Amino acid sequence: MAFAKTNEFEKEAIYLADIAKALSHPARIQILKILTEIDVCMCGDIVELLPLAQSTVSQHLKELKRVGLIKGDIDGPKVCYCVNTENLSKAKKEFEIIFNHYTCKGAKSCRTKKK
Amino acid sequence: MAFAKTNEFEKEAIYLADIAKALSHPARIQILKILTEIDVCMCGDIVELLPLAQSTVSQHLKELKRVGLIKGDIDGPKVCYCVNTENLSKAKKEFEIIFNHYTCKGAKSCRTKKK
DNA sequence: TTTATCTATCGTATATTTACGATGAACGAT
DNA sequence: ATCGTTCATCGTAAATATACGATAGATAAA
Repeated sequence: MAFAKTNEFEKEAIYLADIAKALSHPARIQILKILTEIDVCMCGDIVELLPLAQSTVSQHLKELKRVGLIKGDIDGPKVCYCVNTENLSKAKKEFEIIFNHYTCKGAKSCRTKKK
Repeated sequence: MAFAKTNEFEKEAIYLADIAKALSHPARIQILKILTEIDVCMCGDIVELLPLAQSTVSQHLKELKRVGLIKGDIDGPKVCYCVNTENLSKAKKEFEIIFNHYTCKGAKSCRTKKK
C-alpha cells in the first residue's frame, strides 16, 4: 500500500519529495559528485568508483535521469553522463526556499508553548 | 538486500542521503511546512491537515525526529513538535554546498566531449 | 477512581527499493 | 561478418517503506 496517497498532497511537496528521493541514496549523491568533480562522464568510469555492480549503477543513473538531475548522451557504444545544470539549479532554488523558510520564519521553540 | 552496502560509501554522502531520505515523502515535507508556517505543534493538529491516519503521521514524525530535523516535547497528554532549527540549518548548509558545487564548478556539457 | 483525550507502538499487508547475475542491444574494430 | 566493449534491461531475492486498525500508556478532567 506504500505511497498510495501521493496525489493527495500539495504539488510543491510532491515535487520536492521526488527530488529528495532521487538524492536519498549515497551512491546517487556520489554519482552527482563524480559527474562534476572529475571530468568523466562514462558509465564505466562511475562503476569503477563505486562499490556496486554495473547493473546497479545503471539503475541509479536511471533514477537520477528520471527526475532530470542528469542527462546521458549516447556516444558510440559508450554513454556520456553529465549533470543537467538547469534542473539542478531549479532544485537548488526550491530547496533553498524551503530551508530558508523553515530556518528563518518559524523557529519558535516548543518550550514557549508550554504552560 | 536493499541498502546492504551503505557503509562502503563516503561519510558525507551517507549523511546527505539520510537527510534526503527523511525529506523524500510529501507528508514529511508538508509536516515541516506546517511546523513553521502555522504556529501549531500538536501532533493532532498535523493529523487533521494531512490525508493520513494518526498512526501513519506518527511514523512520519518519528522519521523526521530520527534525523534530527524536528523535536517533540511532551506537554501533558499532548506532544508539542517543532523544527530543530540548528540541525535544519546544518542540513541547509550541506545541501547548499553540494548544489553550489554541482551547479557552478562543473557544468560542462556532454556534447563537448564527443568526437 | 473513572473517563476521555492524545500519541506511540504493534501487527500486518502491500508496494517499492536495492542489488546482483545474466542477457540483449548497439556500436567500433578487426 | 565476427568479436569485444559498453551499457540497459530482465528476472529475481531480500530489505525497507508506507499505510492502516487496534491497542497500550500517559495525562487531564470529571
